[in-house]
Amino acid sequence: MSTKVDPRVQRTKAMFQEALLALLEEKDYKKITVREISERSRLNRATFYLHYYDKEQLLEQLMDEALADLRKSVQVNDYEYKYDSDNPHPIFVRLFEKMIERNQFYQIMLAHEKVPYFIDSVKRIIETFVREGAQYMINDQHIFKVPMEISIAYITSAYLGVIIWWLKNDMPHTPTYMAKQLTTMSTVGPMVDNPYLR
Amino acid sequence: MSTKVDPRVQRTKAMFQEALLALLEEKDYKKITVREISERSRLNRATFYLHYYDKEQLLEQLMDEALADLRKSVQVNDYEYKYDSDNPHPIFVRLFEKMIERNQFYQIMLAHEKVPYFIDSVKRIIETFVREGAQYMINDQHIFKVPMEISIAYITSAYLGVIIWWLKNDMPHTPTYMAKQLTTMSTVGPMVDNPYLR
DNA sequence: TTACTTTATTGACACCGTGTCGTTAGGTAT
DNA sequence: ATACCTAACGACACGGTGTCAATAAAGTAA
Repeated sequence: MSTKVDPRVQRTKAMFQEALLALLEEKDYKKITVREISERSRLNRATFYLHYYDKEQLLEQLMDEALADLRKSVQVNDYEYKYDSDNPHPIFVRLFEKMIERNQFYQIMLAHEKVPYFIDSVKRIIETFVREGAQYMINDQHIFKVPMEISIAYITSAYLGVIIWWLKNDMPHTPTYMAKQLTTMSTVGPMVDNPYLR
Repeated sequence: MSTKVDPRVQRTKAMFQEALLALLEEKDYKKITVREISERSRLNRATFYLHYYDKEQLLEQLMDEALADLRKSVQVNDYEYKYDSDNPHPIFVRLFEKMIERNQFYQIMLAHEKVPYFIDSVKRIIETFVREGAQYMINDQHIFKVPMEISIAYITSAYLGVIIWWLKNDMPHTPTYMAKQLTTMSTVGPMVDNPYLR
């Protein structure tokens, strides 16, 4: 791929992206107009249409970039499959760290849910990870009491829900701490003394 | 309250609501115009503005009505607080039944996520129920290993996630069966032989 | 039935956001 | 410095919005 991109184009695109993010902090996506994005970026409205079909495409490129970055962080390394259940899972730690790194973006997208479609994409990434874990369990001869597809839906949504809770509450704990809680919840459950087990 | 509503008004409002629901099955909410809603309902566009400020208000009334109905189904009766963990929780059963009863509506709102805002409202209803359960646990001297707020976020999202999974997969199981799975998942976990517990 | 009230219809209007052009101005690479 | 891109600008037609005044139709009360 000859990815020689004109520096002016890079600059222009970055300015449109920053303008959109700034506007998303102030108002709902659907109420943002191309005119506003152009004004905020101090570029001409016609210039916008030179680079994008519409504001959907601008948003899409912004999200795709972030999702690709997130997927890389969540990639399972071979040595991570067999992890110590007493320690937080490294993938969880990296996930929480990534959300701190690109905090403005994730606050807008996940905490304030300005673009609902994005949450589904993150959910799919988490589901992939959960599914890999479930496969590992099966190989290890653990049998599911509840159908696997239901278990996967349950755990995936639970993880995502806690992540969103953490963002909405301004990240009150460290990535390591949060990763530990998720690991605990999904293995031994939330209670010290589980009345439903013996 | 003198709730004598002119039958013409009732009829007109119902026609606008049905038109909106029909259109939501075909396309995204944001792409639906007031003009289309009026055409579909075979009413005049000016008539629409006689009853609603904009299409947001029409949608809001439709959702508020459904949410009030759902809240009633999920109300906890006194005798339901102490339930047998071997049986499905009656509230779950009623919840799933309600989603079958108003299936077109919940397919649109939760499975196809045509109106993301609605999911949050349902989530809040489930959270209330989860919170009541957690309170009951505390009174019963069970101590949380994970901070209660995190546990609540975890369980609430897990429940909602399974409900949405069930809707998306065209309700492959009965309300009683699904309620049983949720009860099992949140008490003893998804596995027959949990390797993380002794 | 009659008279009165409320609601629905119709066509028209100004306003705003969109998407597209042709032209002019200004960076970029060689 | 030259030729080549790209950005800026103003203008245009189009479509959805929200409102209005005049008229028709349907419900209500006596």
